[in-house]
Amino acid sequence: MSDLLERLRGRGWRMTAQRRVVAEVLDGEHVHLTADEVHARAVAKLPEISRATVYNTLGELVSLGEVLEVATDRRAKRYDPNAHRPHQHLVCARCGAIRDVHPTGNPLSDLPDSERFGFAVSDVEVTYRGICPSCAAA
Amino acid sequence: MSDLLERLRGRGWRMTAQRRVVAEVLDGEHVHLTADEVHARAVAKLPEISRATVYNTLGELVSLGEVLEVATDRRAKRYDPNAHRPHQHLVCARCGAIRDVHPTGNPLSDLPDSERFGFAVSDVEVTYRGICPSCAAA
DNA sequence: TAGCCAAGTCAGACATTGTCTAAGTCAGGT
DNA sequence: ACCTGACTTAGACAATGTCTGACTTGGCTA
Repeated sequence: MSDLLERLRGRGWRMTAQRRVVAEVLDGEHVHLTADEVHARAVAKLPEISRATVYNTLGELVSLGEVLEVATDRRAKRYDPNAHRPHQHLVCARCGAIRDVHPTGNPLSDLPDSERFGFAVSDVEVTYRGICPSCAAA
Repeated sequence: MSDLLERLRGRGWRMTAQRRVVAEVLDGEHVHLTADEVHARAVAKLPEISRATVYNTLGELVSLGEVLEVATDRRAKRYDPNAHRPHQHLVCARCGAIRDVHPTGNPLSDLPDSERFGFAVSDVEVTYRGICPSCAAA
């Protein structure tokens, strides 16, 4: 995903060492990191990067639609680099592990007009919860 | 819902003024209050009630299954007294208004086995997002 | 290549939401 | 009425995120 860096440059992003590092962290592991985890990994590559910059950069990536915010629990937001293919999340109720999943059908069509109360409904988030195999084994 | 007080007594709850007030607040308005809003309304009826007690009591009501926690944004949790009829939520992306909705179909059946990764999936939360009529008008 | 300056970064204070602690209070059984 | 453990309290603490105001720098211009 050095594509990502290209796209950002194309959108007029000023390229700095800090932004490159944050983008690389997200690119490097296709997991769902919290802001603090992103910060920790970024510090490993660029020790003087600050928390504020990581938050700012993540916020910008979200605004640009390059990264998704995921809030599967009430703890820290997580950042999902898989922003270009619609998907939902499956979360382990015990350990918090998160998987991207692709349900069949369109959940939007399950909400009849009579249940929309005049809202212009544009989006739906689905979070499946259960116990993951390793927690079930333990 | 003085039913609620009955049910709680039946479950061996020690009945205190504080718990009664919290239960009354939730009963009184079928909206989705945050813990702080519950606290504010509780203080109006019982000035010396503490924040900790409100949090404790809400937590107990949730454990007992009498109230649901709703996390439609990354701000404060909200508490939904409508715990006895399964439903999902429709949220205004602009003002945060929340409505209970009842989609057709069962979203659980939209997740094929091949997308369950060995999880024992037991629950699903759906949050619809859109613009409510009054925000659309403004 | 040098100089400029708005965009970007920084450390750390602050805000919000929620949890914990230790001491005091009270509901309800005897 | 009295006891006792459950309940409540004020406030400290914790986790996450936002803001501020001074400093730094990417990349344009010449």
